[in-house]
This record gives sequence, structure tokens and C-alpha cells, in this order.
Amino acid sequence: MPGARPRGRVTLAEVASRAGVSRTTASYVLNGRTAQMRISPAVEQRVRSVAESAGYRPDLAAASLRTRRSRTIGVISDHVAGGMFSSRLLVGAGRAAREQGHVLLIGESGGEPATAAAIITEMVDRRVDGVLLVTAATSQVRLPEGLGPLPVVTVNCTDPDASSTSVLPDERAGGRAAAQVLLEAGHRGIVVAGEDAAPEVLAGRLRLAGIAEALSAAGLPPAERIACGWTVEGAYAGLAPWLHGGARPRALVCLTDRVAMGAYQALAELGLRVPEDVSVVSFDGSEIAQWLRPSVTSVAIPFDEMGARGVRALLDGEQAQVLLPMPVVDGGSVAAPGVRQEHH
Amino acid sequence: MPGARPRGRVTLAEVASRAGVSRTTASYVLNGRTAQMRISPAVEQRVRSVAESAGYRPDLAAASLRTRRSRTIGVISDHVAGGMFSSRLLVGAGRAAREQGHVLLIGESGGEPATAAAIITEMVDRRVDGVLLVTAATSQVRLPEGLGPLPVVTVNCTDPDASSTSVLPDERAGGRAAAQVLLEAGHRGIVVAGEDAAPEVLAGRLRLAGIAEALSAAGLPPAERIACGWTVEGAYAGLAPWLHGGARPRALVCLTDRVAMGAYQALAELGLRVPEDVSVVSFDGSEIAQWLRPSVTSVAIPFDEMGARGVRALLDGEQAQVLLPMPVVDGGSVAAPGVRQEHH
DNA sequence: GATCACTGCTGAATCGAATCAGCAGCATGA
DNA sequence: TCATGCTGCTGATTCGATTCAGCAGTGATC
Repeated sequence: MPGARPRGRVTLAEVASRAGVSRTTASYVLNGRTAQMRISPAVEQRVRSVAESAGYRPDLAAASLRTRRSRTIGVISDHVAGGMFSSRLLVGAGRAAREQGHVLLIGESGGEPATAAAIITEMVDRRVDGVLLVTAATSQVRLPEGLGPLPVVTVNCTDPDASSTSVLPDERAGGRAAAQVLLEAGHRGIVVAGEDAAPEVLAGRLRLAGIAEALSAAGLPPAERIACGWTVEGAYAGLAPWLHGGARPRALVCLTDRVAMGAYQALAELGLRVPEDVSVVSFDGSEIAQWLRPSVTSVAIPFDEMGARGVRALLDGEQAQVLLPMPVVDGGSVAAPGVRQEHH
Repeated sequence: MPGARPRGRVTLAEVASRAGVSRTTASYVLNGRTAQMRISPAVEQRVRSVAESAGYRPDLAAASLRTRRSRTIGVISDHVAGGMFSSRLLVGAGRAAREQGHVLLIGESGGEPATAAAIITEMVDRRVDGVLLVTAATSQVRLPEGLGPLPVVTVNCTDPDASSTSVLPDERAGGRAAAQVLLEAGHRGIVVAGEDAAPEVLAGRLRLAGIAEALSAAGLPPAERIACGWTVEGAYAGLAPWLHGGARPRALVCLTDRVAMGAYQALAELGLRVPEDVSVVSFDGSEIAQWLRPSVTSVAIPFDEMGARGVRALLDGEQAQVLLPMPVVDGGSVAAPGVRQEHH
């Protein structure tokens, strides 16, 4: 049946024949290699317009077979897709990838090394151009086996033994910024709520280090520490007894927004108001921070940007270690110490 | 240099030659088609063991070129990856895909049709085997153009004009369940907080319909409705004036966990306790529900399972409309009405 | 002992692009 | 007039799998 297109897709061969040139010429034109290959402007125009009007799209499976490039990036994560905030990383990464004609292949290991290994195999089989290794919490990792010579960028994590590029939030500077917010409001006695999580998690240690640096630079003694987990429940359970025991902090740094939420609950139970009685600053810059009443000033993890920078570093072959600033998202949770209103 | 492997990957041709058979035979063995093709057990064993010991992995780009199948599923979402809870859908979908040797290609449109179109093009170019169209909120959609004959499963959304398979949470039954929890606790006067969002969002309407059904079945009048948005802030802003105006609900159904959070804030401000003064039930089953004190009983959206079922429906060529049950996650927010303790 | 069916394999084509090596045609200079 | 060099294109091969069609060899049958 002449006139009917036999297959679903238009191939390069069809474009070439309709334009009256060889497949080779059509290929060069459509890959923008007219200059090196000395294709005349007339032919170039002809090929381009035929391709356009025929709706030609190259078959990437065929191209990948030949070029060994797939315009696809593998994202291997532990709990990023499942995480409440970290999943935004995928949004930024996806946008940056799309800007360069790439697409994301995702695999979530759930923290299982065996699953991670299976994911890596699947990705290598599909000839991904590179891999983004991502964690939900800023942490140290070991690069998994099986990646071979694939370029890898670690995002929100880093392998101290590997030379791979990494993109990390500047948690230490974030820690300084958090303390600075309270210091600038006039606070001196600062209490830190939250404790180190697992040893491979960097976030806690670096935030604490930053806070300590800011206090030390201001000539103040180290902050008091209240141990409580990283969770809402843990923070409440850790802070409530302390407050019931009579403690009356004026300025609280919570190591995560979840801790801040638990802290708000414990404070509310005692009738302590934020910020009149207690100023609060926290970390993560998640939506939780805005949901609290008043919303809590939070030092944000730029997940979206981290994903984007990770992809760009991967595609541009960047080698540096990138430290992204953590912006302070202002809420209504910080006030000058003033004179505390006594409740009877 | 004899002995050294020339390329990075072992090819089928190498496996075949080492096993002393043709590429054809090796291919049939490794694709499990020994029965139809009458390959002897001895040859099968030989090929398998050579492939195993050489670490052979088929090049999927080459296979895709021939078979037009890529063992890859495209996931096109609006705000799923960026969403706090909905991103779990990707986890379930990824797991189900991996179980069948598939992998997920994700693209998030942010709700932009132009971006969605670009994503579809990229996915079609990569010969995905099928597409999961996903939304963060249960809603009605229109299938986008450009998918051609690709199988599509809509997850958490549905196109009433299309015949594609869809996987949806049974929001109406969820609504009934929410009301039932309160009715069984002995409540009769139920107030619903939250309002219809955009008309294409089904969740609100169906939840309300389910609640109405349960009340009607119990011979009770329709529930009172308090208009407030879907957000924490909106819920607080809607409920606080109402409570300040003297309203004293005994049982509250919040249309989302966010609304529940805002409701808790408004209730706390008035000194109304959950569940002693007010019983609360909500929807979503998100982590927020567990963070509240006391945790709120919530009718959960099974995001994880929705993703998994969507993938299975796609790969199995299922045609039915799947309605997944919404489990009630018990919290401590419901109690019998009892006698209200008066506060002076 | 020719025909037939069956077993167990293989040769060659194919998918759709990328790319190396080379070939006409024309102008230029010696 | 012929070698030389440039311009502008093309033929043929390659990537690594899948798969159709077919072909030796063996034993059974009449």
C-alpha cells in the first residue's frame, strides 16, 4: 500500500531517502556535524526540513548500541524516594537531566546492599552514562562494587576513600548560621536538642561542629546538649521530662525539623510559648517547619539544587567537591530574650 | 595480548564460542527456549556454565533494538516525586518492577503539559515498554498525546474518556471507614473539616460521599461541614474562628492529615483535648498522623502498594480497574463521647 | 534402499543508527 | 596535460543481540 507508513517510527534511512541523500549525510546533519563533514547548507536545510516534517526521532536503542551512550543517568538511593523531603532531590536531578537531553533511571535499595547490587547490575546492563549515588541523610558511604569505570557522583554523601565527585550541603556553615540567628537576636544561653545518629551520618556531627564554632567565635561557652533522637516522638520524649524537671531554656537549636516539632509539643505542654518564652531554630527547611505555629526558622537542605548540581557535575565531568550553602528560611520562632513573662 | 579480555563486557558471541556452539544456540539457551528449540541438556549445561563463569550479561541496548522491548517502564508524574507522601509510590513501583527484571524511568512534569510532552518524547525515544501515569492527589486526568500504542496504567488517577487500566484507592470506602470509626465509638454528631479542592481532584468528593453514606446508613443526618483548605495553615485559619465562636464539636473528620494538624493546633489553643474533648479521624495515613500528640487515627492511602499494583497491571496486561482498600491506621485520637469535662 | 519424520543444531538476515575510509568532481598550479 | 588538493558527499561495516529458515545426521517404516 504505497503512501502508508509501514512502521510506527520514521527511521533515519527514510529521512535520507526522502531528502535524496545517503544515511551517512543525514546522520551527520542531524548530529550537527555539518562543519567537520563539509555538508552544504542546501543539503543541510533539506535534511532538516524532511526530518522535521516527518517527525523523525532517532531510536536511542540503536544509537546506544553504536555509541555506548544512552543519555540516561542511574540514580541509586537508599531512602530518598521514600523520604518525605529528600525525594525533592529527584525533582531537581530530573530537571537538570532533561535540560541536557537525559533521563533518570531510579533504583531505591532501601539500604540493602544486595538490592543495591541488583540495581547496579540492571543499570549497567542498560548502559547508563553515569550514576548518582544518593542518600537521604548526609552521610559517609562506600562506593559499591560493580560500577566498573562508570562515572559516579555522590550526592548528599561522600566516600572518603574514593576520589569521586561529591555534592554536599555545607552542614558546618549551616550550623554556624543557625547559632548566628540566635546570637544576633541577643541570646547567649543556647541549648541544642538532638543527638548524633549512626556514626556514618555526617549531618549531626557537622551541625554540632558549626554551632560550636559560632559560639566559640562569640566568646561563649559550648552549648548545653539535650539528648533526644531525630524523630518527633524521640524529641518529645527527651525534652518533656527535662522541662518538667524545671529547665527553662530561652533559645533552642533543634537538629532537625522533626525534633523541632517534638520540642514544640513539649513546650506547649508546659505552657511555654514560641518565641516569647523560647526561641527555636532548626534544620532541614522542610514543610514541617512551616506547618508549626509559629513556623520555625530552619536552616534548609537544598535537596532540589543538590540533585541538579549532582547531575551537572556528572554530565560535565566535574571533579571538584561541591559544598552547597544551606539557606536560612525565616519563620516566626525567634525573638529577643526580653523579660520572660511569668505564668503562675 | 592473549588471555586479556579485549572489551569491557562479555558478549553472547564470546560465550557461544567458548561453549563451542553457535550464537543462535547460546541465545536460545540463555532465553530459556531450549524446549521449543530442542537443545540437548548437555549443550544447555555447557552454555549456562560458560555464561555464568564469564559473568555474561546481555546488552540490553542491542536486545531492545531487535525485540523493541527495553524492560523499562516510564513513570510520568505531576508532583509525585516532590510530594511528601506520594513519593513512596515510586518505592513500591520500583520494587515490583525489579521483581520482573524491569527498571523505572521517571519524569516529573510539575503539572506542566509542555514538560509532560517532552518527557513522553524522551521515554518513547527510549522505547519504554509501558507508562505509568501518576498523580499525587487522587484525581481525574486526560491521557496525554504522544504515547502512541504504548500500554498505559493510570495510578491514583483515571481518565474517564479512556479505556486504560487504572489503580485507585477506594476513597469512598475510606470515607465510610472514617465515619464508621467514630460511629462505633458512639459518636453521633460528626463534623467534617476540609473542602473540595480543584474539581479534577476526586479525593475530596469521594471521601465526603463515603462519609455521607455511612451517616445515612446509620440513620443520621448529614455531617456539618467546616470549610477550610487542604493545608495545615488553612485548616487552622478555618477552624480557629469557628471554635472561638463557641463551637464545641465532639467528633471531627479531617479530610487530610494536614488538616488534622491544623485542627490540633486550633483545638489546643482553646484547651480542647484529643481525644477526651474531641475525637479526630483523618485521611492519608502519612507520617504526620503519627507525629501528632496523640497520633491521629487516619485512613491511609496505600501509595506503596498502588505503585506496585500499577506496575503489575502494566506488565501483566491487566485490564480491570483496580480499587485498593484504604487501611485504617489506628491512633489515639478517638474515644467514646463520655461526659465532657468542663474547664473553667 | 528410498522416503519420511524427527532431533539438534547453525547461517544469515535484521533491528537503526554511527562512522571510517574513500570516491567522484572541480579548480588550481606547474 | 597531469599531478595535487579541496569540496561534498557515499558505501560498507559495526555495535550485540534475536530469530527465521534450513540443514546434516539418525533411526524407523514400507
